[in-house]
Amino acid sequence: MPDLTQSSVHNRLLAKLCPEDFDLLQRSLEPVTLNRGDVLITPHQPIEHVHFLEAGITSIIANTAGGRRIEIGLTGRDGLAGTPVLLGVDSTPHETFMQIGGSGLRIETERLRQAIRQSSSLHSLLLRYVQAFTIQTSHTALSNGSHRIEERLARWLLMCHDRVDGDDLALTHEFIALMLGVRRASVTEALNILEEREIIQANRGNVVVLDRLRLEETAGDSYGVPEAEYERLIGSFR
Amino acid sequence: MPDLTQSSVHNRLLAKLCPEDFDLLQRSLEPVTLNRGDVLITPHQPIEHVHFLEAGITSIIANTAGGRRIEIGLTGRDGLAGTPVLLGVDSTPHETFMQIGGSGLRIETERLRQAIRQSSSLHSLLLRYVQAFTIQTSHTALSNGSHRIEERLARWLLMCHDRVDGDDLALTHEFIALMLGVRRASVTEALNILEEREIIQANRGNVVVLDRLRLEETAGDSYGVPEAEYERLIGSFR
DNA sequence: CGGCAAATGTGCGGTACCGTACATTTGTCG
DNA sequence: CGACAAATGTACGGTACCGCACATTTGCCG
Repeated sequence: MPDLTQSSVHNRLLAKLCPEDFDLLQRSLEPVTLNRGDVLITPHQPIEHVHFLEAGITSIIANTAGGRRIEIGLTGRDGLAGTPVLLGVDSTPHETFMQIGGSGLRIETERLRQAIRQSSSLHSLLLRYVQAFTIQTSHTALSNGSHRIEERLARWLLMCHDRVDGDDLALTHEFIALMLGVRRASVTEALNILEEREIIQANRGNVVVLDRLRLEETAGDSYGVPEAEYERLIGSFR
Repeated sequence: MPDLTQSSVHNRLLAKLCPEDFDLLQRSLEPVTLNRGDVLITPHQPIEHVHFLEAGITSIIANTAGGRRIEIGLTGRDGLAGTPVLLGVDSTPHETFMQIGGSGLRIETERLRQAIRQSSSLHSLLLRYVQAFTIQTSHTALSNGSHRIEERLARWLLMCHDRVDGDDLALTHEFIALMLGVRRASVTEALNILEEREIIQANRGNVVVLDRLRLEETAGDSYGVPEAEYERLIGSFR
């Protein structure tokens, strides 16, 4: 494997580690390409690897026996896929898959376990990320319960935009609808409104953020709390 | 302080500790009475104590700048108030308060920090609880986004019922409405339907669970996943 | 026991969103 | 280039829930 240097890493967590902690992981990190749709964690199956994302976005999905599905959080290079491992748990009822393709550095679950046993500063940073992610999930719960679709859509686009280079988001209405747990037609309508206001530009399978500031205005108070908490606990997204 | 023995403790987490870990905490645990409305964690303020609940229920509430409030999880003797401490974080944007009065054993944050540094088996159990609680929050997000009020109400009553002795829940419609993030009138209506079916009996400021099985039927697939996960990770509620 | 606030019942118009269905556009691939 | 599927636009009636307002009941306290 070619040398992996900390300064060339895009993942915010890996970049934030002290050099000793990075060295502890470095040999075990394996670069992987992650295509849209790739399943990183299957419900109720042992988590084989933890993925530190370098590019792209994962969705974490909760589902019911009745087949209801909804996104409860997302992660890009701000974090990792496999938080249960950090809490000493081997599997979860949730699914994690690539929402927007990219790449990552993966580590075998058992090796990460060894590393966090050896370094409390490593464990500590990763647990702080778990806390930040928990706040994100909580605000998804809040938003699902008390915001209109337009606000929720704006929040969701902002969260994706935060985690991507540039302003293009390769997303279909159908997919967004699944994430938000609403009708596809409702998404179409809400996107059209945003497009009329020239806040976004929607092409087939693609959404371009034109005016981020006004997108934030549209999101209102549905956006911001988890992001501020991430900055406080981990540092800047970028 | 009179001796506190592990066998006399009702809290599920404390009861589950190995005797050595319990001894580690025992001297630092201080019994407290917790009245309805007592605030255990104030948003953005340092968490002074972690509370292991012996009786009663706490609500964890997310709120927005715009004043929106909604419950994102609840805890009784199945858990503790102060999960951020276990993740190495000193404060949170969420509020935690007593929803139903009771009692608990509290420990100073710093002392708990010392203890989890000393005992990895202690830390491990408490982190597994964090994971179980995370699943609860996730399913609150799911439920808020995809279930009707009647189902959400049923789920919520079941979650309270799980954490209380007997079948009485001291709750007003107004309060339930706040927790679910809906109109008070909607709660009144939904409760009346449940009462007509003789699933519950509602008196002023009080709800009695008459037929738990049919309450579970009413909740449908909104209830169950987090509870199963708690059992897998920690053990039985009771 | 009478008065008062808290809790509950109820009604009305409005709207956000649903389920469903179907037409139209757009990129892709033989 | 023509066919085909995927993606998007749009329309319809239906319903769950909202915001608001007001009446009624209930326990409590002076």
